[in-house]
Amino acid sequence: SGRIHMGHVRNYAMGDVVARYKRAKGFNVLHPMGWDAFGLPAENAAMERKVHPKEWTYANIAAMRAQLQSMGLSLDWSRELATCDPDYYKQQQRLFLDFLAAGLVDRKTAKVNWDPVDQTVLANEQVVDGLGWRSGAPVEQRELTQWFFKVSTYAPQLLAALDRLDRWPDKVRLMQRNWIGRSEGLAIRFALDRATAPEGVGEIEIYTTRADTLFGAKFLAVSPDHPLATRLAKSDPALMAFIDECHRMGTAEGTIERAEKKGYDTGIRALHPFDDGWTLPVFVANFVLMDYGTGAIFGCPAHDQRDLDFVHSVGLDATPVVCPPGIDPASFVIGDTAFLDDGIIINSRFLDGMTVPQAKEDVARRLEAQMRDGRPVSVRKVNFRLRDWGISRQRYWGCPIPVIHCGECGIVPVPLCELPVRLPDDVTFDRPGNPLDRHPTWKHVPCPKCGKPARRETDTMDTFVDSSWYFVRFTDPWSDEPTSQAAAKWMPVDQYIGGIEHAILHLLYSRFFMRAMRKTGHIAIEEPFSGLFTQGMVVHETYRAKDGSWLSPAEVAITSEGGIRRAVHARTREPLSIGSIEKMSKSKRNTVDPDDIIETYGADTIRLFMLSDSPPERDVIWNEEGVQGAARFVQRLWRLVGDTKSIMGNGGPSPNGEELVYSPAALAIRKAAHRALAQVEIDIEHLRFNVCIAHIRELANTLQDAMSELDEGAARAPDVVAALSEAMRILIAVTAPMAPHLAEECWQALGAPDLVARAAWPQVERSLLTDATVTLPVQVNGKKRADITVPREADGAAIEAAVLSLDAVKRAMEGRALRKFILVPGRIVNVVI
RNA sequence: GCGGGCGUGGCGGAACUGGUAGACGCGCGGGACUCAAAAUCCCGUUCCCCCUAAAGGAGUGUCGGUUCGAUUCCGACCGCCCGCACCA
Repeated sequence: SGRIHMGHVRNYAMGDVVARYKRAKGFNVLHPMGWDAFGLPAENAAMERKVHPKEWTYANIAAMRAQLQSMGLSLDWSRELATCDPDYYKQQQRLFLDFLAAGLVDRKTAKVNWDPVDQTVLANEQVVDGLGWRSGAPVEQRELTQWFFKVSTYAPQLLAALDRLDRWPDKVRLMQRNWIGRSEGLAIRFALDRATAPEGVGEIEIYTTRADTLFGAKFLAVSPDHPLATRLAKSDPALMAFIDECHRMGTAEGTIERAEKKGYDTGIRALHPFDDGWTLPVFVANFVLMDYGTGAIFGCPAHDQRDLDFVHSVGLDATPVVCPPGIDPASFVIGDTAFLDDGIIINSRFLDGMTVPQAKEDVARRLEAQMRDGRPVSVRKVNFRLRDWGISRQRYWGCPIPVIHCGECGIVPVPLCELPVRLPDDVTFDRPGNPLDRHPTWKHVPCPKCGKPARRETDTMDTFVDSSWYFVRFTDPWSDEPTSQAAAKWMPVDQYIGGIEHAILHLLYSRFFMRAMRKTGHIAIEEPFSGLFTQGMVVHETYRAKDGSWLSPAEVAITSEGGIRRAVHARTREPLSIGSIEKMSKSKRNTVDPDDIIETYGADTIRLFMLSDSPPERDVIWNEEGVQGAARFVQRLWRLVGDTKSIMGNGGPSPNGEELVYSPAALAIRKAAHRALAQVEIDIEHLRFNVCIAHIRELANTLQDAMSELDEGAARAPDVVAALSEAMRILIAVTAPMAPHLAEECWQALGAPDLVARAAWPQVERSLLTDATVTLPVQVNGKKRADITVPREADGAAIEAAVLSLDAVKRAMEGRALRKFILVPGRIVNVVI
């Protein structure tokens, strides 16, 4: 919605921790925060407020910047960039024109769902029961010419490169793989019986991955949008009605529940490619998609569930042509379930006895060799599900598409010197439709080529275009070109953090964009994000009053009586029901405002809670008790710093450069600190922030205990003072990435120079990570019975003797003989009897 | 329907490549301080048996397998979650 919500805070906090850590480790870090915080024109918010979306967005960039800073998500090493900024759009328009020149842009006409009241194109999910999502009016089908990026030409590369994205979650890679949807098959031209076919239509080309089942064919079917169907409908009102019905069903019920399979018999007969005397009926069928394959199929009901469902409604039967292993072909019949697995080919003349792959190959070879009209009847074809990306939007918000339509010259790019094409400021939103299109003057311009009156393109780009390359622009937002040498230096992004909801669209579009920018010479990389992490959502309980209205957590008081949690209205004490835990949303009103929490607890507390409560990839349940726990830790750390100071006395340690001899107590403090430091490094590298904070708390506990055990005299011993001072600095340094404000205060209180944010990361002393002795758990037959502490270098025989003389071991052995003695050095001992 | 993932205390969760299950926190119980409360600190907190402790038994969804040893590996089942969905 434009304002920062808890989901953003979690996202940015994670990135900020990694950035601060890497920076302390000596890396140059560019940590741009997501585009959505920087003013993706927020259509809904602007619509609700009846304000100019652009104005609203700019006002909010300033507010968001202040919010970010209040949370310690400082911008000192980020670059500021608004993706709706005219300069950003200028560069984006340049990219568009370069893509256009390179043949990566397409203009296609297709049927769209059109809301006649809102005067706008609807996405499939915006159509409910055949009605427009906002207007509630019946949706119309309309032909519209729109702009597309040719993503599908990169489908093979986008698929193949997924294997190399080894720092991406498998889940996202799999989702993209399915989305791209590669399949290998045959395109087969079926000749039509001339007596039944319309004039000039000699064949239908279908696509199949199951050429092995060709002898099980019972019919051909084409999509309602297939050219043949359109042509036949012109002279057949009944077919026309059927096609209209399919369109309505397709938009309405298709998305809600699986529609019944229906077909219209065209009367045309198609000839089987292996037998001229065998003809098949041709249907127009509602379940055949125009935008996959050739928009036409052959139907084999025995081995395809859809085809089987379909033939029931038109009275055809199913002949099995693949027999499952171990079944007698003579008795194998198809009931309500199609047989989809592998088997042996039957009822298929020359294919009989082959396996499925053998039969596919045989059919492909025979049909490739069979010629008609100088072309093979069939060609092997790899098909992709991935479609081109329609970027046209008939809306005000978004980057204008920089072309001009001229009656004489056709489509003419806007000259580079005239970029950016700016959006007009004087638009109105009081009427439906595209404000750019009905603006009185904006679109009327002379043709740049011939000077005659022409028309500006009034479509704007999908805002996903804005987010497809913002991370590249961040590397040098002031460059006069879309990119500069800085992009080569910084790209690809080492670590990208975002929600799983971007698994397909945003992440795939960005991958396409890098390839397109590479082809047009703007960048030298193919993949935008070498490391990807998908973080969980921030969720919260929901509260409902008797009348069904939702209440926000701020209006609710939680009481706990006898261990049962109850919710009441904070003011009226009206009892409320506690509902399910859901993603924070405005509609359920279960949001918590980050500003309120900052006001009460401070920014570091939010950050600590967000990072510590759950593993980052899982949802985090926002609960007040947990936040209070984080707040307690903030207080405890601050007190610990105060205690350290009083024990160390004024002025702190003064080792005089002599080699200190550490007493066991001092050594224990140092060991605890360096162990925690080593752990924190591993945890941050693996983005396991919850475990990281556990290790920090453990160290704080240890130091607190150590201090309370020391008496005044011992505490003043120089070795203890030095150890404590070192340990405290380590503690604060490792806390700094998570809780930067607190850490700076503590750093200063400890008398350290400069800022912890500018300090180098402490160095782990490896020698402190191992002990001279090691405590091994002792198992008897796999059950733990005792512990034994032995020198690290002790030999096996000595350990065995020591273990067998333990009372607990003797008791557990009950006088039985030792069968085997297992020693895993440094790990465990197991006595087998 | 197809594909993927996950099941650990009252709760969020931890456990390196098979090696002490329950780190750290929340909650809860008890105590200290206080006239009192808040805050803070200390102790306890998987379950069973037991006045308590020691000792013991059970235990990572269920059942089985591999192993000296399984939350971890394998098989079957049960439950929950997510993604895609007429893709020929």
